[in-house]
Amino acid sequence: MIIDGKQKVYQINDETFHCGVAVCYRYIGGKWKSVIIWYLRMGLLRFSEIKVQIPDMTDKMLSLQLKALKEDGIIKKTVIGKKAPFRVEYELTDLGKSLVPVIERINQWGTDFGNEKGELMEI
Amino acid sequence: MIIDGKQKVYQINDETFHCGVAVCYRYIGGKWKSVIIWYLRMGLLRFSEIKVQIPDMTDKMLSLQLKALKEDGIIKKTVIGKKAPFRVEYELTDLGKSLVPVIERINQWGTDFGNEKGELMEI
DNA sequence: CCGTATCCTAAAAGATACTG
DNA sequence: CAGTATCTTTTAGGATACGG
Repeated sequence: MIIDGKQKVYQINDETFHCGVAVCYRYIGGKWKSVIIWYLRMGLLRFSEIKVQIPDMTDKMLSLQLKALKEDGIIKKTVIGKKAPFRVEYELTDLGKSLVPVIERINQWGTDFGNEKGELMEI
Repeated sequence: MIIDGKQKVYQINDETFHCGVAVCYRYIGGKWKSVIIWYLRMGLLRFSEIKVQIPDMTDKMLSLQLKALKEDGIIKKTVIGKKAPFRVEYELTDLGKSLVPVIERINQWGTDFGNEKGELMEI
């Protein structure tokens, strides 16, 4: 970003970003992260419950993305039980909740566009 | 997306999306698109002017992304002059302008986060 | 049930050189 | 000035199998 003719950047944990958009992309970019946060906005969900909501994501991708979101402090993971089968619950942290209005706006644009240029179909 | 126990999707130009978030990601996903739209929000910019704003993007990436944004109807391109050197101007279409509030929200989160967890530095 | 491990492909992105 | 061409690297994502 250029302010008064000077190039400025955000420095966060050894990473450099040229504008706020790039910062946000770092945390919710990629095909799945924002969708996962979107489904967690109403509250706690189990691994399998997220899977039901996003059927075209593989177990591996869900697992990877959940791990990344946890490392970034966006979600909190709770494992219930001592032996398999486990019950594993995910929920948004305060940081994660701060992203909900952002993703709500993203979803709004997408549904508006989908309703105007496409159609909603049952499968 | 699941509505009344039924799986529903958006169908837009032979592409299928499971929720509005995925639709929006299709149009502004990736590392550069939303940043480019962000810098075009104030009005028309030349190719070289965008480059100045986003110095860590190569010519090739800028060229590719501008082409994709044009094909999606998000920006409009105008070439001025008959011979090189050309003056090429880019500006948002109405569809592109509809994305500005979305990306403003994204930028807002990023700058808030950057100011809280990182710092703004001159380079 | 909730993952991880392995292997693989495809897509995104980068480096460099070149051109109308 | 505003790109394209070519080549390479990196990252994202997918398929399948397996394990506590």
